[in-house]
Amino acid sequence: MDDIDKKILKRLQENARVTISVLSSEISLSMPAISERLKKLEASGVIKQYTAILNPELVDKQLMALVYLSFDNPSHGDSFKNFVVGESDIKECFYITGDFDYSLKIITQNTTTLENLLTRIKEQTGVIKTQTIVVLSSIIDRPSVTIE
Amino acid sequence: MDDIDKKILKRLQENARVTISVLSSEISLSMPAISERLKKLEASGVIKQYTAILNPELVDKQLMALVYLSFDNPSHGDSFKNFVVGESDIKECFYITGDFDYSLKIITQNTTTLENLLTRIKEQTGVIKTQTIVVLSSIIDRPSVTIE
DNA sequence: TCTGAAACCACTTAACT
DNA sequence: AGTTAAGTGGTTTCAGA
Repeated sequence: MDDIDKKILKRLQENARVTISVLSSEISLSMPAISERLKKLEASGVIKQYTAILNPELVDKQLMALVYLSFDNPSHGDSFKNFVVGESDIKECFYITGDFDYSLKIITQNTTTLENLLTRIKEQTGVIKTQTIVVLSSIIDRPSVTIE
Repeated sequence: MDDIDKKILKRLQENARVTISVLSSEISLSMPAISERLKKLEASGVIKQYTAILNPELVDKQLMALVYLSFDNPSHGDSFKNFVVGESDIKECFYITGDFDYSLKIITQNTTTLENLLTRIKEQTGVIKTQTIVVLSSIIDRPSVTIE
């Protein structure tokens, strides 16, 4: 991956719908050259996905919460993974160091939907401790990996 | 926003580079109709951004950490905001309920770059307490808001 | 707000450096 | 790995419903 690839990636991060012709004129490389590089970046897995970031307030998901939880023993990892994959309001699930085993980021409609989701989480086999933090406001929220 | 708009949004979330002609045939609506709806969704702010999600391992950012911190009093919010905006390895910054004031999600190269960033964080005026959790593995990591 | 046709522009292919 | 040029296909505009 050279500087031209990085320019392409940076521009796609800013706007994933930028056209090849715009990239071509900005980077001063022909369209077929840009197109080939892009195909390679996609095929090699450097670009995992192109996605649209939506405004939470306009799609009725106004409550963000962070949930930490511990298991009585490590053997429940697989069934817990299946559970979180199926819960679309769980946006992040990390296996972490420290007092808890997992951290979850939840984006949901309101306190009622959060309560229902927390109930389902606590029903998972092996869960022995949870802690819930409500997010009051989001100062920044950027895509995970960025090219500078 | 009706069901057709939701289909468009859902498809753009899965793949932000999907063409209008593909949307047109999938949704059974003419290309000009799709194009107009898309322009309205962009102009009204429902779609905040189109972005490319990159593979962290392939762009040399292999360490994720969660940092929690407290201030001695609430007056340092503005300068802290300026600081986090300028730190590109800080991907999320939330003002939260609970023992700490802010939570940060950091994605960086290695323990050395994490250490340097933590030093800069602790140098911010008013910071009195921090706690750092290292992420061992990511079970799921989805874009924040999704249409189902 | 939608459709269909035409004009315009972007993308891909192919031949070649 | 790159270019140019031709051909293909996607997007926008516009007239009309």
